[in-house]
Amino acid sequence: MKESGSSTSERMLETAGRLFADRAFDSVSTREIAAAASVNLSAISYHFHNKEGLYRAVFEKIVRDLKPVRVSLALVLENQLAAASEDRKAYAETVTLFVSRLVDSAISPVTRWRMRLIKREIEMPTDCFQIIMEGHINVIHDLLGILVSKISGESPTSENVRLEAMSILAICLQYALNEEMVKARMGWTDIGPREIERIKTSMAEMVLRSLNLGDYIDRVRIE
Amino acid sequence: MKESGSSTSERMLETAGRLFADRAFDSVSTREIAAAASVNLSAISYHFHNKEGLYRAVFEKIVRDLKPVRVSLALVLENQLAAASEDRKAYAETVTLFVSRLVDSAISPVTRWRMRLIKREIEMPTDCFQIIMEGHINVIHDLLGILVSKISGESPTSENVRLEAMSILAICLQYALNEEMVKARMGWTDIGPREIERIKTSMAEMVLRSLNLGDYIDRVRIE
DNA sequence: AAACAAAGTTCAAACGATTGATCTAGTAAA
DNA sequence: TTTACTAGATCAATCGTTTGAACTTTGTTT
Repeated sequence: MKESGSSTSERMLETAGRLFADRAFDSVSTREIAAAASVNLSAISYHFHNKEGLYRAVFEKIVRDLKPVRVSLALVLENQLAAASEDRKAYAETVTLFVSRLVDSAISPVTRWRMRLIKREIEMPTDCFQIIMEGHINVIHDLLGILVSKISGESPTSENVRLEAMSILAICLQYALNEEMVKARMGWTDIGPREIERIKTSMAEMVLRSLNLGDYIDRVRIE
Repeated sequence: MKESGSSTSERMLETAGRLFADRAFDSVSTREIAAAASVNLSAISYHFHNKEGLYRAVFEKIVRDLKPVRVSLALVLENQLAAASEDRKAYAETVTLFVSRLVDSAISPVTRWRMRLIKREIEMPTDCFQIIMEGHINVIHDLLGILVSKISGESPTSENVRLEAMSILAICLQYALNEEMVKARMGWTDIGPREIERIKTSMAEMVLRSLNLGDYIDRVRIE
């Protein structure tokens, strides 16, 4: 059941990525990947030398695929920097938008398996750790650092700012990864558009308060 | 090289636990476990029926081992509930202590591998997901929910409170898991006592602010 | 257009190594 | 005698990888 319009190697990268996102490297066999991608077993060695090469290629493709996310976040920040530096309301809006986009990138069905794979690499690093850090995480963490530093007045390179930026990153990405726990503890059977909206609202409010911008929370919640 | 004073099965649980915390289930072979624990291969089937049984036993032991953590956190909360309900400073101190203990349980060398294993089960659930949720996570999440609800005034069962509690849980536990990222982004070569103290301080401040208790942060940092 | 060779790609089959599990036989302590 | 193991061999299954043949596409020559 080959998808039309996608080459063999592209199909392999997509299929292997999804499988690697669900289970560990060693738990996914080359035969399973080949079968799922409707590809011959030898195609792996032909296109990517071996299984590790395929795994690495998956991450290189993820970095390319997520470029729009990085650009989108960078643009949010750029708009902010153009605004008046003492306008705290503008900061609050920027933070809200930044968090919303970040959560989206983690939880949206389009990018979720990619983020799961990234988080796995961060928690149990292999050779691909460096690829994903240099290609994606560093950028986002730096952007968050700039955002936090503008509000707190501290240097973007200070330990404090970097720690806070990392924590914000962590809570925004957690929902893509702790899906089962979220469902279990929230009593949700599925994480659909409604739940995503709830998560984004809660995240944004929490981050705003943690940045002493709690006064600018506009409560759009209907209760 | 058998440790004295520990039975065969206890030694197997400890050794297997550490190995499973470092690598995925399928990536750790029964032979490697046996060798690392200085135990015969047959001991696995003898004591735990099979590899999965050993894995399950590891989690059951973790739940037992972490009981002091649950008790400690529950006691922190109990002391708070005895205080006056309008005393926000007391709340702030309770939150600070709670966060400190929670981070400790995640990052301390004694419990770190256990928390890594727990987090893995949450992100990639197997049959042991239920064991660890019912035995440990549910308790902590409920305690956090009570704490948050007392401050915000909302019901402990409200979606809002539960989401906030989950986020606090996530940021407190992240450092045990994203160790490599933390080191890479903070420029730390190791996460020692100094770094742990920095993390705890930053976490506590952030959580306090996110709960609108930012005024009660006592800055003990030396800069 | 047709013929053809080279390159690119896919195929079924097989390789040796390792896996989890099982088995029998034997040891040591309670 | 029972319990708690160890030692070592063996099992079928599965693993990642390789092989060589077959098929497709492409570019060049008739």
